[in-house]
Amino acid sequence: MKSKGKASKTSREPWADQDHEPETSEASEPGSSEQEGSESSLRIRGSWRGVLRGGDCERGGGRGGPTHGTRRRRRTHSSGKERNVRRLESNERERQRMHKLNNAFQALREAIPHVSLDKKLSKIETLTLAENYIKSLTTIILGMSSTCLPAGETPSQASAARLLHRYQQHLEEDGEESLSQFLSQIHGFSQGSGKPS
DNA sequence: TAGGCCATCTGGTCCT
DNA sequence: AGGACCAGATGGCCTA
Repeated sequence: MKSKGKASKTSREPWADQDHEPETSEASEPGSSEQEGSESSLRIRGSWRGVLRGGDCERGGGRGGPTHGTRRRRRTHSSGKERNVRRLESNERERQRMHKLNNAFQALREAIPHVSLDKKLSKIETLTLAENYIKSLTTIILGMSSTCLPAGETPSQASAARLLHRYQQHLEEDGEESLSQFLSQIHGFSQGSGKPS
C-alpha cells in the first residue's frame, strides 16, 4: 500500500531543455532527507513542462492574487550550475514542506473518527470528515451550552460564531495552551457553570 | 484500462 | 535576496 510511485519515477533531465546546462546531475545533493522517497528524489528529476509551456510567465500563480500579470520574474544572473543547485535546494525545501503538510493530514486523520480503520482516508475525505466532525461537535457544544444562553435564544449560527470568536480570542491572548482552558470551559457548560460571552 | 490519488518538480508571486 | 507558498504539470501506483 505504501509503495506508491515515488521511488520509481523515471528520472528526467529537467534543465536540459531550457538553458542547456549539461552538468545537471552533479549539482550538490541537498541535505540527505530521510523521508520516504528521498532516495529517488535525490536523483535529478523534472518535468517536460519547461518545454511544453515554454515562456509561460503570466500564470496568475502565487497567493490569492488575481493575476498580477504585469509582474515579471526576478532575473538573477547566476550561472546555470548555480541555478541547478538553487533549484535542487528549492525542490528539497518543497519536499520537506509537503512532508510537513502530510504529517498534519495524518494527525488530522487520527483526530477524527471514521468508520473503516483499515482504509487510509484520502486528503479530500479527511478534510470533509473533519469539517463534518467540527460541525457536529459545535452543534453538541451549543446544545450543551444552550441552558446558559439568554432567554429565548436558541443555538444558532450566531451562537456558533460567538463560540468561534471566543476560541480565537483565547488563541490570540494565551496561545496554544488556551485550548485546554477553552475545552475545560466548554466542559463547564455541561455542568451548567461556564458562561459563553 | 480508466480514473482516482499521490509525490514530485517547477516557476511565479508574496513575504520577511 | 532568499525562503515560503501556491498551483499546474507529469507520471507512477492502485483499484474497480
